[in-house]
Amino acid sequence: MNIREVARRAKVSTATVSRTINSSDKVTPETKERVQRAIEELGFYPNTWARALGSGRSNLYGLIISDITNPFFPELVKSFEDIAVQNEQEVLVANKSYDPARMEGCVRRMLQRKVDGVAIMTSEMDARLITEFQSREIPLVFLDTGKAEKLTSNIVVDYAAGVDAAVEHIVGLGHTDIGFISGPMMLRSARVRREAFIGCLERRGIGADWIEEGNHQVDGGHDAMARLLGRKTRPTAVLASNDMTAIGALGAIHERGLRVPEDISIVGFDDIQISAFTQPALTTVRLSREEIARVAFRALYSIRQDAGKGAEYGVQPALVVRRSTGRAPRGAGAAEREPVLVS
Amino acid sequence: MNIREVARRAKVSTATVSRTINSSDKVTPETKERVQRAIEELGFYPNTWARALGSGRSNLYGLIISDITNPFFPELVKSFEDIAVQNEQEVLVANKSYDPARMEGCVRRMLQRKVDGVAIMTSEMDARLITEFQSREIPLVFLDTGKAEKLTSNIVVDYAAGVDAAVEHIVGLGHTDIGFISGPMMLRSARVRREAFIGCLERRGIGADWIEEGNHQVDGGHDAMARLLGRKTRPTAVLASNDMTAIGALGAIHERGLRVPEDISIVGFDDIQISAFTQPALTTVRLSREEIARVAFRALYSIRQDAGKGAEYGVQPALVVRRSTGRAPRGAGAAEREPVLVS
DNA sequence: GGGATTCGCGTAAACGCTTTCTGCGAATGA
DNA sequence: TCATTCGCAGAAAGCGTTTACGCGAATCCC
Repeated sequence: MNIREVARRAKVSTATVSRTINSSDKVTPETKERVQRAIEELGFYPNTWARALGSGRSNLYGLIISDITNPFFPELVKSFEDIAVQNEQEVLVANKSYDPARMEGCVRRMLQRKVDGVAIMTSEMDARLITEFQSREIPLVFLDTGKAEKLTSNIVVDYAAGVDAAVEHIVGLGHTDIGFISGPMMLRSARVRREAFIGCLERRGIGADWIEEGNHQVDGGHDAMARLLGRKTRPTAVLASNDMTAIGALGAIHERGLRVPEDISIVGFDDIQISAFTQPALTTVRLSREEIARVAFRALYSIRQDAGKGAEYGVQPALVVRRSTGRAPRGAGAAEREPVLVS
Repeated sequence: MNIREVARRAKVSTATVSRTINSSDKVTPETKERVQRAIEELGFYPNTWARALGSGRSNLYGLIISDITNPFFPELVKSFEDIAVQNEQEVLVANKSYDPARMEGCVRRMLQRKVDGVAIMTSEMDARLITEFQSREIPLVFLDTGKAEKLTSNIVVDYAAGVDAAVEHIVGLGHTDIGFISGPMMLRSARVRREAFIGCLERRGIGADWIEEGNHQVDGGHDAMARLLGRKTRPTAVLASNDMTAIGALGAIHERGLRVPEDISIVGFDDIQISAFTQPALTTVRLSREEIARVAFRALYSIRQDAGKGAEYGVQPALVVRRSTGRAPRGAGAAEREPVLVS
């Protein structure tokens, strides 16, 4: 079953069949219709590889993510795929699982498949591998870890604004003893969020006295929170670098017999699906996967159009208030000042 | 950059280069070494499409799942990919998102790419689409929804054993008023779990009086549990058809001001990652994604070997006891009988 | 030592499509 | 009426591999 059989059946040449498949305008409606019918009757599917080989275009985009096991990413993958499919493109997903060695293989596979562009949605990536793409003139888009230049665009997430909204909310509830559980400091994105937090408190004249490092996963959040609770003094509110961390923190707090938000308020970051269903539901800063995916795809797409010119795109996070945040407890340092704030 | 340039540089024919790439034994170590060097020096990657086109083999496996947003699946995808990559194969993932219309496109894409086999890890699938695969002699493996025949294998999950272990555990804790939140009844897998539950209780002479239908997602579990709690009498323990459902149920219980496990015990099914970190940590029946992926891949792989002969494989779930289950509360119907059971 | 066999490698024909080039008939203009 | 243009469709040359086939040299067996 190939294009030749279709051609024979429609009594045209293979070229004409190809042209109708690719909806070229150089074919009369009648012929087109005849070919369409032949295709239907034979149940013909064009062979993707032969197409790519012949045309030099793959209609394939690469998507590199850190760890498909973190719920943030499947949602991103899903959105990205949806958009790609709508545009008749395919997606090759590579999850490097925080393992630089695997990365090598992922990149190689993408190169072998001659992807038309790659969305690199992971924070750290070997510069050498990036060069591999660039030297082959493959468009790239980064998530907050790159710069707009020839053939590469960058999506910058306004973490500062997100963190600021969270702190604003917390402070508005009367908290002044505010902690932070960061991601792994080896990750740039984690460092950025941490800096944003510190800067945010400084601007308000609050000291950043309770900072612990997590690993952006549940266990790390749990352990970091446990360390925070083990200190002589403890914060009345804690921001986490992502929701997984916040969920871990929730667990550690409950284990100590404390209540959220009565004793401690918790704020996450990302707004993964599960966050709406934790006990209590998590107040968090939403980072829309759908939006990121859309922007990333558009970025890749338009690099081709604009003769390789890259651009910078912005994405704004938004605070989602649920049940894990409440007024600062009385008796805590914050409580003393509360009447002043309210009046 | 293609095989010809490599051939020229190594002063051999393209056939020899191809042979060394495919590690054929029909080439002397010296020549092989010379070719390898040329490949290194040129940084040559063979073009996947041309290979597939030339050989007729794609080294590509399809993986069809219901909904990548359910944490059960990303873990499955990840395992499957890992195994595939280890065997130098690729994976094309299609998530149909419970939407039969999208399914069509997924299947089409797989056919166009001439996948070497497809793992269908979703419960319901249009028979016509399956025929599409079969008529093209593509090996298939189902997850508990098919039968072993020519070119197709089936993985059967012993749901009955899993549910039985859960019920055993619950009954051992003195519960006799046991409820169940099923998945959507239009899904075969959901029906199977439900039947297993009912059969299980019958064998013990317990009535299955509290059954509600969920949708295998958190909101469905929440609503179903709310309905259960709204009845005149309520169970002291509830099994859920999957963990997402159980998590939703947990939320509904807390909203009513009841405690888990003091007032109601909850058991999930699947053991997704997050279940270890809910409040309280979920007692559940583990269904190993890693094992399913491994078996599925092996099944697909061996269909090729064994001249298209399909087989049946078994997977055993295992109970994981955490904190969401405890002794039946006194005062409940169960409590009356408890001393009898204990003595 | 001569014919049969094996071995290593090159030649060239697929594989299924795209795309450029070319040709042909019809429409248009003078 | 003939020359020119134009739109449509066919012929054929790729695209980068794999692989059947074949050839010469080396090896083997009696």
